[in-house]
Amino acid sequence: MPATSPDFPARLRAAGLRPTRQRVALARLLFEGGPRHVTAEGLHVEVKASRMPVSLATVYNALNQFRDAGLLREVVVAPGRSYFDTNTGHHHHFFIEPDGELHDFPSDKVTIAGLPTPPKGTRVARVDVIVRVRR
Amino acid sequence: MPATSPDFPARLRAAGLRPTRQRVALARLLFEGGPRHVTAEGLHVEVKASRMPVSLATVYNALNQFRDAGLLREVVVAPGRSYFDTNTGHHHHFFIEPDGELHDFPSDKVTIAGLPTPPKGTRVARVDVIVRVRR
DNA sequence: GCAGTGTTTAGAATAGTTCTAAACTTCTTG
DNA sequence: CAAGAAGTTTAGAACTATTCTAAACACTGC
Ligand SMILES: [Mn+2]
Ligand SMILES: [Mn+2]
Ligand SMILES: [Zn+2]
Ligand SMILES: [Zn+2]
Repeated sequence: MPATSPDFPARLRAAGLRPTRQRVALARLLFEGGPRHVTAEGLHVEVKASRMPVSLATVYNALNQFRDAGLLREVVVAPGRSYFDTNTGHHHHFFIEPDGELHDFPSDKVTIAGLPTPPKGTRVARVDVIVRVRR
Repeated sequence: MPATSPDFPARLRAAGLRPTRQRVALARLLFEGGPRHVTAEGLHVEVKASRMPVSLATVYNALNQFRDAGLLREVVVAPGRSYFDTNTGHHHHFFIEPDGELHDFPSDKVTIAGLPTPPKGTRVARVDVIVRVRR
């Protein structure tokens, strides 16, 4: 049995989203098991293989809603497609360029010193570190 | 008179590219004056306003060729569009989220300590720091 | 000048994503 | 639990950024 009961309907309701069959199916794929980085197309392929297939439009809707609700974070590392990240805490990424794979690493042990002050009239919202690696 | 003679035909030849009228016109817009971050559409609007208009396909071709030749660097910070950066040296970016504006800052004063070792079988190609700021 | 090869171009094509509006589901209230 | 209201799903059309196609054109070296 998992440490925390993954009551997806409740988690969706808590996020202000109706727990429809489609959203619950997607939440299961996303949040059951370890942290993941998915693309819309990739998640659509996965959910089509399940007992509760979901249209591509709904996959996009759900990913955008989950992101807006703070359940996901959007990561942009390469032109043409967005990744959605189930890890919403502070962390950074390795990006394996040839395969388009993303790997997390924690930010607590990373120190970024000497950043200049932000442009006038702006506040820092987030600092992203992307370590691009090749084979 | 500028410090270095901006002989664009010569610079293009040195990069292995024929100095066509279109490429010279684009190189002028890109490399004359300070460092810039352009989008394909933005550069196309600029060059259309000049005495030597250029098709959008050629703008895309030239940007990709200039990047492949090391004259430009591609920067991906937001979904949907690529920026091309005339500053090809080591540096990082502020990204002003509401307006989609990019600002450089040098990387020599920035220290990134504590990065984990890259995934097995990979080598670091580049480390990008994107400081996302809001008004 | 003349090949020969590389480049430009308009327009078609593609890929990822969002929109539309009709059908359907979930929620609330009586 | 029935009925109505409000929110959601869906197929397909639409849209945006980018690439492709193939025919006209322009650089280059002789
Ligand atoms: Mn989006
Ligand atoms: Mn590209
Ligand atoms: Zn991540
Ligand atoms: Zn830059």
